[in-house]
Amino acid sequence: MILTLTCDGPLDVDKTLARYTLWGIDPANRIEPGRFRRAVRVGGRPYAYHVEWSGAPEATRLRVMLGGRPSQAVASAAERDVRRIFGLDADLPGFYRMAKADPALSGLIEPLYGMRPTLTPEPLEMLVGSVCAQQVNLTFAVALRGRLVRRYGTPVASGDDALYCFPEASALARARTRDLRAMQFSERKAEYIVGIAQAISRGDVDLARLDAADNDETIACLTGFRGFGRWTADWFLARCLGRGDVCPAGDLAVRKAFAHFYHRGGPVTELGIRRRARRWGPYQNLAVHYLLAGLRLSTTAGGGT
DNA sequence: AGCCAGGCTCTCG
DNA sequence: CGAGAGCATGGC
Repeated sequence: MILTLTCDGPLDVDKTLARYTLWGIDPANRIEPGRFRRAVRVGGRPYAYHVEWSGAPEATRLRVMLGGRPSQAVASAAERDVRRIFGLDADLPGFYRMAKADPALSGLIEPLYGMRPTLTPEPLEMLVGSVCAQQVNLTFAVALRGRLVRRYGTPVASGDDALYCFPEASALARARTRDLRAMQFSERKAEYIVGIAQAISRGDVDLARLDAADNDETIACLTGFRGFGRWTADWFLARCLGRGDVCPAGDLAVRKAFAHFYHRGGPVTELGIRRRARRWGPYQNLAVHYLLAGLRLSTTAGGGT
């Protein structure tokens, strides 16, 4: 079965998916030349799918390939997955109209044209990834997450290009701290991950319901768990729930990007960042992603203005 | 070798 | 409360 998906405004798939390759391999999100592979879990069972794309950035078309005769539930789960991974519901045209008036963002529209923030479809996947990324470099963070996925996830294809479904909460809830330590998780990270997984398994929290909660309620809910602070909650809102009006102002890279683009490399404060971002209204999330990607452009291509 | 890495908790004033 | 120390771990 093949689903065809499109979106309003441009989509540059390579720029959008770059996040999945920049710091290493993610066994739950496979990037290959011209192809993206992942699996959705429906009724506890994983279903692999892959996505191919064609057309110019202004009119990109995605084809979602599902093996066999998938049920309606599987098909709609896969579609929801892909819409989020490829950021199909982001309002790029609106963002670009706003960005034209901004001294830094205006210069990023052309080099990053069609880049959409990719959303992590599964709440637990997002939170575990964030804990991995707390206070360590992202290459190490991605390696940690990959080991966890291979150990506790569900394999759906083997070989060099093995694909895994991200672990269920119940599997992580049973994880031994000792085993996580052997995978180079710190004691803290291990506690945080097993802790939230146990809370989910016990039914103390239903992350799916945060979809219907407002930003402040979501922050309050997440920061109620040990190991989950404002930074983690902000990124959860931005990269899992896809909220536009969010700026993870405490993030180290965000601070660097604001310093680079708005303060000539000078010092910035979290409050100052939030004040500027607030003016972007529903486009804060997009703006932050463009500034982060823009910073990578200027540091890897060498030399800014 | 030593500092840094897309934080968080805990403890003190 | 708000600031500050302590924390663990790998990369460069």
